[in-house]
Amino acid sequence: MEEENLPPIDPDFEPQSRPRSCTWPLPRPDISAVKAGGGDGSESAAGTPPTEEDKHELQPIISEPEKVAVSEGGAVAGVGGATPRKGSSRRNAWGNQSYADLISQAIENSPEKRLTLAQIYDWMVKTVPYFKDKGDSNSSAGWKNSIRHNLSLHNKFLRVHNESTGKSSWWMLNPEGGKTGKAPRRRAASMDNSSKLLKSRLRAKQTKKQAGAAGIGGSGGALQGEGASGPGSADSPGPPGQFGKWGVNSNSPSSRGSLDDPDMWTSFRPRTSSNASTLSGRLSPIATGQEEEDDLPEDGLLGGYSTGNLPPTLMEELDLIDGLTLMTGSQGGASPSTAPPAPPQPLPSASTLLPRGSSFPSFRQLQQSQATQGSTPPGPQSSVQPSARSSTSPSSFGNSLFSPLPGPGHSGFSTHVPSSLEVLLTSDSPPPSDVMMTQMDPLMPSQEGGGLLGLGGSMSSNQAKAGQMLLRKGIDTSTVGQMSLRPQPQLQHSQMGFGMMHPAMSQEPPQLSTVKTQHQVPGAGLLQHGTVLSPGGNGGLQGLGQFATPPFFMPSQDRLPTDLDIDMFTENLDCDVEYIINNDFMDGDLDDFNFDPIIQGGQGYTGPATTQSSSHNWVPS
DNA sequence: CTTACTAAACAAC
DNA sequence: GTTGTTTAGTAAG
Repeated sequence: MEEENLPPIDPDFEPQSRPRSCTWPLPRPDISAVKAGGGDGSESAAGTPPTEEDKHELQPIISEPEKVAVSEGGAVAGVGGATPRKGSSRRNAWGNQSYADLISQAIENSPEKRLTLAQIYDWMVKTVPYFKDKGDSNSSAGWKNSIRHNLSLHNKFLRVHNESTGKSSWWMLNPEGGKTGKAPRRRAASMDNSSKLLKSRLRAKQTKKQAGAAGIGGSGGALQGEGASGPGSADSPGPPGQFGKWGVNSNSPSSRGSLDDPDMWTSFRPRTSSNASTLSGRLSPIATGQEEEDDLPEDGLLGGYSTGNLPPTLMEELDLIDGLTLMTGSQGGASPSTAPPAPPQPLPSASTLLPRGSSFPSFRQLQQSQATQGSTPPGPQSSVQPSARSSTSPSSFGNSLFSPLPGPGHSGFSTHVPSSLEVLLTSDSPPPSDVMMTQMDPLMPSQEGGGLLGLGGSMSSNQAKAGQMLLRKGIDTSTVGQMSLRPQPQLQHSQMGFGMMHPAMSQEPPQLSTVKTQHQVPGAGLLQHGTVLSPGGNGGLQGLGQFATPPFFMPSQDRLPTDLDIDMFTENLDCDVEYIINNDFMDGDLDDFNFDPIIQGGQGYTGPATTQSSSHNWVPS
């Protein structure tokens, strides 16, 4: 039974007879030999399970929608897709697939689309002939090490904290993660030599001081009780998630950064700390915008806000999330029904837009962030996530579409897409499909603004600012009302915007909260996660998004951790605001502000808002 | 140069 | 001992 999946593995799959444990690398040359040789079917030995081969490689379980999203990722699994292999010969003893491919398949095939390390091992053993024997004992060491290594190394794999028991984390596919052929590799060593050394040394030293942190209370995790039917699965905890975690206190020294909670992050990747400098560190919302961290000295830019506060924590936060399980696969994707808007496009978004480097690294961070957040919300069900991934894909969209800003997508836009889905799904609530979709959409749009901003955050900030301004100033309420259905929300929204703006910040939280709330949006229903990806949706979405957005925030807003951050930012905002006021408003450009679109949306869903038009105007100059 | 596999050191649990 | 992360060496394309 378990085998459920068919292993998409190559037909060749048979284990090659290799001498011992052989995990060692086959000499690639073999390939040719092998192949050339004629296939050598040499391997005779193995019992090859021929059957599977027939099946497609991957189309297995999932229906389609998902695939889209994942597909690429999936493709990964798919094998061919990911890496261009010649196809013919087998690169490894087990076939052409790389470890990463195998892992991807394993995950994809799992019902939940997530597996624990042990489950992955299991899958390998069960599914891949080559590993059959190696399941236990020493022989396993090598390949298992490789599996672990791959999981950690590739961006395409996300690690989600598994609360249930002491289990190990869930590993999921990053929807966009591996994406296009490119590599999903996390940047590893780019550091300078010197730094490396230091690092290593530091590492050794790093003691972890964390407080015990231990308790993670939440349970949020797995939504699906099912758990993986698979092998080990029993883990899924029954209880839906309730998280209750954000404890919030802070002990840590960090300055106000809201994020600091040591506890929160603690458990997660302490080690990274040293790394902080490298990738993770960057997470900080702040800087991110540029992602580039490498070069940039953070200080300069950030100086203001600083970094000081936001330590690497974000990343850690992510981990916390755990709750995110995602079901994306089946469900999310599933409802293609309406999908119209969302064209199936592969959107290269990220890849295209971004320079590779940035994307991934950031991605990871994002992931984590997202994870973390999941747990946060004490709220009713809001599973809010404050996350940081905001800049994600949507942003990219924005760019592409509007391309107002010069700013590149630096922010890490990676792809939170999945996450959002996940989130939605995750939220224990029975997810009304509609809702989900809706959410997604909205996000996009909203983000678009925000995300884009990578640069200065100008856009979104502006909007937000504008909103605030208006409110503060008492500008016509009516106006305001229009802008967003509810003024207050608007405010928040605006604030959020700020927060979000930062690169790191993500909108997710809002989304989540949103979920249930409102969504009457007509069109919205249509959108799906796909939307996120697809640009096509945008237009419509935006409109929706905008108006939708505000409301979303309402519910959740209260206490997102993010909020704290917001405060921080706020100050900055103020400045800007005024600036803006002086400039823009004074000029009379008010119109320019996006409000227009918003208004439309707000008022009626009447039309598809054409948001686009307005959007750029106010762009910062 | 990039991608991938392996080995291994470390850290945290 | 397991799980995760990271570094390093090596090999192939």
